[in-house]
Amino acid sequence: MARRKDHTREELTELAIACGREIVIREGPAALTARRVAKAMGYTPGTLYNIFENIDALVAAINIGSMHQFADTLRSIRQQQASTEGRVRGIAQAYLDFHQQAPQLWSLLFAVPVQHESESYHQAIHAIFAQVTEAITPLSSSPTEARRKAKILWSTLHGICLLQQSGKLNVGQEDSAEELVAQFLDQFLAR
Amino acid sequence: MARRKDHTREELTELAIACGREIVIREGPAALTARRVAKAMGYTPGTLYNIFENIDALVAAINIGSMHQFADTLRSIRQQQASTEGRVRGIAQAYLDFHQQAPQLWSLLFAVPVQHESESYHQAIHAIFAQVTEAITPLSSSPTEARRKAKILWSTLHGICLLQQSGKLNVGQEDSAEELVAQFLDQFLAR
DNA sequence: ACCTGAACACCGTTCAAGT
DNA sequence: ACCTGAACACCGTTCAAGT
Repeated sequence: MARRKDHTREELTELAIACGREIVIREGPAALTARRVAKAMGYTPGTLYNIFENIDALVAAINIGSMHQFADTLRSIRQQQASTEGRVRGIAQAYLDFHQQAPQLWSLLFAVPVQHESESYHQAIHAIFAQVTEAITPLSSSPTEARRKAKILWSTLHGICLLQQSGKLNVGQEDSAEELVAQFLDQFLAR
Repeated sequence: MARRKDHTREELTELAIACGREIVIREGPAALTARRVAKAMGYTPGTLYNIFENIDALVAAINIGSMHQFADTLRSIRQQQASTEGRVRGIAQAYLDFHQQAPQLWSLLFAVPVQHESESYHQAIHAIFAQVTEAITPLSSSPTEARRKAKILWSTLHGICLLQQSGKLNVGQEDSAEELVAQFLDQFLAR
């Protein structure tokens, strides 16, 4: 059992996020309970409520971390890909990679209804969305169209991964997420 | 408190589904607990477990009802719309209508991870998907392309409603689901 | 045979009491 | 000031006991 002052408030926050992340990665979003996180931290549940308003605030904090990581990936894509098509395909592939490599974190971020919408949460979304919109701008005739195209691309990626994961798309023959995204992009990128 | 033999097994099943539906409509998916459903039925939780293997089986039963209802809507669209474009736009609008008119039932069906995948569950999905694929077939050069286009359309509708509902799309200026779907369809239906 | 109701092992969250 | 640990009001699920 951890003694008081073993950790500063900031250290406790990071510890909670790190322990929560590990639980989600290993056992999925359903296993992320206040009691389990507290136990993994070496504290009691009450301590967690000194740091976070409720369990949804911890979920949000973990998700913000995932979004920052994804935003970094998008930044490196912008640097590596010179063409518009390369950038958009790179973004789509990065999304699929995130879904495939960290399906539990992806589920926590995208497949679990959000309850705690903080300011930094919206900022993290915006940091991602701004880059998607920027990549798509050359394909669009107006900022409004670019914004909408970005939302459409995002929704489609999202929907494909979600239906794929929940098995709701296993109708008729199977199609991989990659195949579906590729076919979607062929039309989406056509001008 | 209900007496034994007040209801047949079939009546209990229907009663449970009807009570569960009402709870979801009025208070959302999170309020759908075995204890609350049993109470609304006038029985104790144990009785529910005579009928359903677990709470996810009840969720599945409610969702199968929603899917049958949606499949009926699709059938009437096929009869009312003669053109391919009219049918596809009709399907998209029906999806948006379902999301808008019964957001809680929509969430239970599409936004909550599925646990209990029975045979009749997959049949209900297939009944919907077959009609979407059929509507899209004239736009496709092969059955494979039609199936994939159907999955893409479905994913996009799904993603737009989901991100809309969770507020993850409220980035920059707002775009209604209708606007986004309309823009998506303009390109999707183009030849 | 059907249903109850108590029990078990969990939840999220709060807060008086300790150090 | 920080943390504990008990408490409250819930969960899903099981099952011996009643009718």
